[in-house]
Amino acid sequence: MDEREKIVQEVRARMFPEILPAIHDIEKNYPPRHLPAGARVTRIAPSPTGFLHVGGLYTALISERLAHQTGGIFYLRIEDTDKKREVPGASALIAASLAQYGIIIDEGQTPAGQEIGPYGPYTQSARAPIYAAYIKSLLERGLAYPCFCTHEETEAMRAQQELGRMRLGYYGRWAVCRTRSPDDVLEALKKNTPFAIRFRSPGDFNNKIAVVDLLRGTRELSENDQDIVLMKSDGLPTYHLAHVVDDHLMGTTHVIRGDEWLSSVTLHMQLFEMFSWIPPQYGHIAPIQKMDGGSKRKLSKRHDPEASVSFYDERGYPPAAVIEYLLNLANSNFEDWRRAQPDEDSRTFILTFEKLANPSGALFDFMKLNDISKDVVARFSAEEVYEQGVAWARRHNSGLAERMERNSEYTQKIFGIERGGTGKIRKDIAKWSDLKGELEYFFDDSFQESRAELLQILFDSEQDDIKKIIASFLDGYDEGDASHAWFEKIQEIAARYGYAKSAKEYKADPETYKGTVADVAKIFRVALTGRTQTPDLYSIMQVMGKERVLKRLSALA
RNA sequence: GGCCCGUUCGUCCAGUGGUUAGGACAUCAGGUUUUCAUCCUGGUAACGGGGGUUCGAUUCCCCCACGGGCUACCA
Repeated sequence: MDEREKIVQEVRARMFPEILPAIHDIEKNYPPRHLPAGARVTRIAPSPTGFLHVGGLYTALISERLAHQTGGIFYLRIEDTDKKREVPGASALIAASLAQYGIIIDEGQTPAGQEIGPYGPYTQSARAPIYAAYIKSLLERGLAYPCFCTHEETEAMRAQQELGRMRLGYYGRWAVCRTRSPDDVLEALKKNTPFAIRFRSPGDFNNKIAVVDLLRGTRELSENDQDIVLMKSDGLPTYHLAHVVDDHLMGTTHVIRGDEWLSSVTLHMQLFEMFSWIPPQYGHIAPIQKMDGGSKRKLSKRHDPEASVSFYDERGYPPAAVIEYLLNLANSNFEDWRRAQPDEDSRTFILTFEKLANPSGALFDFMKLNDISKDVVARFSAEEVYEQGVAWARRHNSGLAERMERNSEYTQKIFGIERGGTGKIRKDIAKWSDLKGELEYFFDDSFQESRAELLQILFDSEQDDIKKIIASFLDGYDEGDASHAWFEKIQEIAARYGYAKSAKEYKADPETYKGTVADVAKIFRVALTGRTQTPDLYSIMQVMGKERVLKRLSALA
């Protein structure tokens, strides 16, 4: 047995003493996928450190559409190789969030907690023996070596490098463990000195290699010469090794990820080469940013509540609206597409790589989200508003949910006002949290304005007229009146008390009128709702029902 | 510090070696509607700076500035 074999054996005994699968057996379990030509296999690979990040949702959305548009596969892989940062329950939360936003997972962990798909396990911590088998292979081929440097030692090294204004990192003459004598290594191993396993990079920093990025095209980058850590002392791999192994085994064809990875693609290419694997195509997208003071910065999970998808849920933005907003960021021609087919499912929109190339990070624009959201909600039927609204309220506003469920028919009628049917669609709901306000005055227990308060709102109307106008209206009110008949009556009342029947009439001769029919309508509006701005008055009366209308109007008569 | 990536209205994006530099959101003005939300019409508003190359540069090249990222036994 030569020294290298001895080292491998010692490393094995300490870091992965269990029986390791043979590489050719592993490969047999992960056969090539049989997919139609041009089908893409993509994935979302979050680490379970908390809620899903809006940037994660963004890349997931892009990846999923890119896969499913081509008859391919989209899967969820949980990258939990950093046990220190893991948050219990986070992976289930992530799966649930993806489902909530309509991101369809073909393989991986479902919200229910099961795992589906033949290329698993889809959780990296469950794949430790697989990584170990590949690490062993690198060790045997001299492409990896144990490193005994402590954190303090690498820190000191970095300090020196900074002082000397050199490139930071573990490379060249700084890679001290790379050149340790086998005897030395064996001795350290036998003394149970903690160690990690590093890559023996064959790269030369002065060599430039061409790297093709799906979104940015071909770039010349320096070859990697960093002996990065492949496996940590706890026996779990780092991202670099784990994703290379998994993306190969799982047949990933396209990797869409944040551009913080851009500078490590040369390393990843090298790793693929060491295994003689074909690398996937990479596309690096810029992170979503926010305005902070005078400058932009990346949305931070720790400091920005809006970084979490749960934020949008709490605010009550319909998932469809968030998705449309994100689609708009991904491919700016989406909004033209939407205008051209207002009722089409956004899923039928074809995402392209070309249009994805917005290389500087987009600033999250709540105004635009609101605008898009209003349009999205405007497309919903009253039943859909009710269903989604109630589902939201159950989670975030139990009082509202209770009110809606107890009065589901009435509530749906309210949502039906200026919705559907003849063209004119109300666009004042941007998010489910707006529903509370829309509903309030329709219910007697939350319509609490006193007579004095209502009259106060009507301070600019002649108080005498108010009584007379209401009395006249009450006199002639017929719930069966159609909209135009109803309005004619109001116009007549207006004329009777010195108000113009229309704005035009008033403008033609402002001196002769106290105001317009709008001022008369305002009296009813305030008496019924306590507000000066509401949906169509006629519809409100129809929905409220005669009894309630009479009661509220009488209160001011 | 080193290495990468980037820079078009306030924001998100189009676009071109010669364009009135286009759209959307926001904003402003006007109009429609019984109020409001809509909807319609119109307006304000941009090629970071400096050098080249060129008859001509927002577009190609270089430098600078600015912004972002990486530089962990985190992903």
